[in-house]
Amino acid sequence: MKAEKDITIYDLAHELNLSAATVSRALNHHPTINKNTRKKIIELAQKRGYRSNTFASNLRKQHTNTIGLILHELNSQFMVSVLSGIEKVTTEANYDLIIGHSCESSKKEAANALNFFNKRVDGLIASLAFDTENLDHFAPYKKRGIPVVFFDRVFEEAEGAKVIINNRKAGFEATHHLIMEGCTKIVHVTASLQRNVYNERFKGYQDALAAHHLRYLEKNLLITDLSEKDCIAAAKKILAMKPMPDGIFVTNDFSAAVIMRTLQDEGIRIPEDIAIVGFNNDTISTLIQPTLTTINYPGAEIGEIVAQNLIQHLQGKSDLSLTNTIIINSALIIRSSSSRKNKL
Amino acid sequence: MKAEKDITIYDLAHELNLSAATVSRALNHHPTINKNTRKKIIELAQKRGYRSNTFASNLRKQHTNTIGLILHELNSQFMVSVLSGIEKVTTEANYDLIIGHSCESSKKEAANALNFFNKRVDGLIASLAFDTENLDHFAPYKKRGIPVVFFDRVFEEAEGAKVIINNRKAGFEATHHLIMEGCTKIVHVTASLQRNVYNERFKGYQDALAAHHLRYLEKNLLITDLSEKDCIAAAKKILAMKPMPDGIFVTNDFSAAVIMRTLQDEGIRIPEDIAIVGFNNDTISTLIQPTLTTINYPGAEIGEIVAQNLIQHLQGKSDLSLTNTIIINSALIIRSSSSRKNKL
DNA sequence: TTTAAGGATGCAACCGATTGCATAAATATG
DNA sequence: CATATTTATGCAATCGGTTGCATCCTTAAA
Repeated sequence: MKAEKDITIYDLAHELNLSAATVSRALNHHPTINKNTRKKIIELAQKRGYRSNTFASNLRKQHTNTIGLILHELNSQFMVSVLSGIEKVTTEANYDLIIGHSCESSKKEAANALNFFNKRVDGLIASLAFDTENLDHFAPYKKRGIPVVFFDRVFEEAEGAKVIINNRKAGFEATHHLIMEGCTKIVHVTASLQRNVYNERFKGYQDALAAHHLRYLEKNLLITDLSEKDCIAAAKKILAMKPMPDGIFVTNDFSAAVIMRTLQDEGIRIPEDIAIVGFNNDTISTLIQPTLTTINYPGAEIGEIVAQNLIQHLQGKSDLSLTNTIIINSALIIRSSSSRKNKL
Repeated sequence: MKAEKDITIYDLAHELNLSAATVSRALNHHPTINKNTRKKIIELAQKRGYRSNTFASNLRKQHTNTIGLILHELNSQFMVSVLSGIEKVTTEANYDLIIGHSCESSKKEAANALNFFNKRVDGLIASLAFDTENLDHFAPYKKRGIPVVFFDRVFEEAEGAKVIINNRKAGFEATHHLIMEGCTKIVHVTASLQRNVYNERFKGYQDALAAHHLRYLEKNLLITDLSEKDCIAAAKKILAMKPMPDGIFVTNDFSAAVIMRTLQDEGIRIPEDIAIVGFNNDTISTLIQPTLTTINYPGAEIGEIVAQNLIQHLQGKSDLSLTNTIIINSALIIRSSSSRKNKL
């Protein structure tokens, strides 16, 4: 409660019989300031516990050294690793990060975008919410020339920078793997095909079926909202199918785990009766029994690349990258939930 | 790249033949402004895409409407729910949240604290890192009268606001439950006893043993750093014990899951051979087989209470709470990993 | 010795919103 | 009609750091 007053460059200047301008320059390591003067100033600043007033500085400099990040959720390992990848890079480059949470709602996403815009972030990173149907709420950024980079959930057709994996290829590999393990009746459990990631994975699934001359059946596509409840419902549907499927490709590990548990509770053996492949390589995938075959979605790497590109652009070191789509490698990790070659 | 210039209250004022002061007041719903004038101003602001300059405003108002949050990790469901609880309350109260990630390092924690201090957050919320040994890096806050609220990992002796659960009681309940299920050789796997949460849980463990006239054996206490590697090592140690324990109380669900998997891989049956109780009630606890008995640690609720208290204090609505320790209820959730009464 | 070229520092005008005080206009009161 | 009161608005200082330009002081070159 002792409301000690903040000390300013004017206080320092006064105490040293210098001008505020000199103090400011010294503190910013401006080259024209005499070494000794600078040393004296910095020492006094330290001693007096001086802290620069960011607002005054930002107000004058017209930029904030802050990057906004809009995430649709934080509940997956993947998102957390993206976050830490971004954080690592931004921290190193001395940028601050403010995080907004759209909770899968495009309304909240828009609110966050507006909020960050008003806060005058220097750049924005975003992964779209479940139900986002257009990029209108990012228009102000474009208008004012503030760079925006999307990752994971993006509009592939829209212009602008994106960092993604080849979801179609990943979907193909997952499905192809199931087929190679002898599955012929493969269900795909995923989320709204409006979202690029799910749509592409679905296409990959179809590609693989086609490549092996298996017919794609519409009833084998189950759309969920990724909630536990919906996944349990999907599992029940699978149980009721006749003939029962022998393989499932699920669009994330959590959902796969829920489905696997539900099936196991009904006496289904994994992978003997049904083989399962997930997506993301979340921690959970090695903790459940059997361990889950999945696609490694390298979150940290994606986060780092996204942040690096944005920052390089901000620092004027590159410009091109902002019009590009960067595709990161992903890979299939084979574990027990799908390895049934020697068990059949 | 079209660097459209930002428009300011001066622009609006000029266009309407008013003063900037009037525009500012209108935009802030100051009561002395005429309704019609206000309406005109607000409409024009909308039309011109005016956005308030936060720096200028903060600079003048000397507060930021921003709350800093320092988390030691984001990898547990618990932390994520705390975060969303805090976010919910702060958003409602129109405060912004900036998040710092100490990654369990007291150095980073101090860096974050300093950074937020320089950013002039109005208040701070923190859960301490693994190796934090004192609160020196929070001293500047105290000195300037900026409120700090701790939760989860705290120094119980230190003064200041804290929101915690009764870890000792929870530890007691977990252990008591194992004893009631017939366990007599109970191992406790936890982390550094320097941290209050682990220390208290350990005390609860000892209390329960004592209450049932079981001797506490030092070799039954296994300290890990909560990493997967360390947990596997702990499991191996348990396997090597003679006689083998028949119950394990683990200080978090992830660690419990890793230990359970490791034991199962060696042919141990859970709960028949060894019963396990975790802590936190993370999502994972219902996805592994058998489902994990655990302590429900109500993250969202804790987050909300922490944020509410801080904000009430900031708004001058309460003062007392900042010297108080608030204890939230937790409860044992019994699932399969420990239910062996009818199986023995 | 004079002049040019740096080097180091200060002056003062910003950046844009806020707010205490003054003022003007409108209305009410005596 | 004069005065008091309320209502609405403007003036101008302020928040604290930054930066283009001017100035003064050295030191080097001519």
